[in-house]
Amino acid sequence: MYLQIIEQIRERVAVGDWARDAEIPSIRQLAVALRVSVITIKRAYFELEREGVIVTHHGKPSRVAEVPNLEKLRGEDLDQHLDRALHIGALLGLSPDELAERLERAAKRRNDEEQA
Amino acid sequence: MYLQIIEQIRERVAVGDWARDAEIPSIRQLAVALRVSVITIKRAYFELEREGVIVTHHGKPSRVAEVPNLEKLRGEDLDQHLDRALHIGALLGLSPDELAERLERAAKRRNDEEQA
Amino acid sequence: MYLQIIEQIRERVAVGDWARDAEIPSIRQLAVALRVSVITIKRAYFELEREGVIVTHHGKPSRVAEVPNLEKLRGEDLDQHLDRALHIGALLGLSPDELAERLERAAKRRNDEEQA
Amino acid sequence: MYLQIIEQIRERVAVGDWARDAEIPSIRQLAVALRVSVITIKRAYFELEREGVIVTHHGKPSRVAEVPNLEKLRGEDLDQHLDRALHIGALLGLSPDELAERLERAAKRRNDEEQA
DNA sequence: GTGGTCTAGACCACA
DNA sequence: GTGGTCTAGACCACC
Repeated sequence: MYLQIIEQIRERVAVGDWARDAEIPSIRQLAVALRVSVITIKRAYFELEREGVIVTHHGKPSRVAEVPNLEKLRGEDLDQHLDRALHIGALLGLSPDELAERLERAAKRRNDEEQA
Repeated sequence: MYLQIIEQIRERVAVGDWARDAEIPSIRQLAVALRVSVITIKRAYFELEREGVIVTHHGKPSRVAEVPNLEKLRGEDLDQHLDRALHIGALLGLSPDELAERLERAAKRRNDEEQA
Repeated sequence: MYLQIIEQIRERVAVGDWARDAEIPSIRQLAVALRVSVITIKRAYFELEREGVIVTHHGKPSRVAEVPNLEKLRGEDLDQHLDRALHIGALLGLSPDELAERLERAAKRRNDEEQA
Repeated sequence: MYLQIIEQIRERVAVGDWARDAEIPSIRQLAVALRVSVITIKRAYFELEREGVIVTHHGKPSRVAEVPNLEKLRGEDLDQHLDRALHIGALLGLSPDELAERLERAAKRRNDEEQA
């Protein structure tokens, strides 16, 4: 339950959706947006603070931690995506080379989009 | 054990042995055939449903999901992960080569784990 | 997994967030937004179409069903919220009268906000 | 059976018998004390964790969640549901009285189910 | 020591 | 008949 929420928030921070030191939604806002109980979000924020990903202060809005292990977090997130890609690649019977090639094509696509 | 069963079923669906939208053996039938507990098959079916490979409906027999082009969907899923990996890689300032290398290392890690 | 997504979409339609006959996010958009696999969303949309909540056409964007059992859907959703309220009320040891009073206060609050 | 256990634990926490952030019996201890399987207690603890009542951490002993004012959070959760009920009620064109009546009927339904 | 997972079978709910 | 849930105990992983 709250593990999924933690996962999502961690991803957003890693991906840069939520920049460091930026304010993040209040517990109540998130609860409404995700349509889950306030208690569940509270639990997730508590864990994320333990991990050093976010900081909370009484009364003041929660923020993404100033100098957290962002690099490390991103590295883990990156490896997770690569790992899942490998998993699906295996399901599709792709060879490592084919996968690497697919990665290259994806990179090219991104480049083209940025140019446009 | 249930992982092996999942693998086998995935294979049968991929190969076309079990056609799309076709009924598949009930959990009890399979349990008897494979000489394992009903629960073990149930666990496998549950995972396969999460993956979108099969569909269960309570009183009715389970079926292979009739998603058109399961492979195509998986391909999109794969590209999604690669794309996010590229995004995070960019944030970390990794060059395409470094990312490819990281993918290789991840693949090696997976291989080692399977061997163990 | 996809059950939660179905639940959320049903709620959004019931609540009027997504109006009838309005276009709804594409499978891929939702997959990215919710950070889940494309396959999972596909499965959810499939079920929702079976329920008559949404309609999908090849190539064209999916839409909220024209004249679905919206009334019925809303009724069920309403009762679900009331039921959960009763559940939590019981946990808090509130009497039925106290709960009814709390409902009244909430109604008053809504009214005041609308006036403002 | 595990529902009864959940109920009992909730009661103990609510009453203050088990203080916030205090360690609680291990699943094995409780299993022996209540003469049920470890699994049954595990199931109960799992549900209680989902609700935000307790916290588990793998190798470490489980604790009562140190959420400040669990009651307050529950109250907010309750008001959230009432608010949504009001929203949908408005969409359905229900008068406040009709909504209150519907709440009463829902309460009656719950009561009947408990009796059964 | 702790909690977590896997396999198991009996019983229940739905069709 | 079907799939779904509950209780069970052995074994594993973490601390």
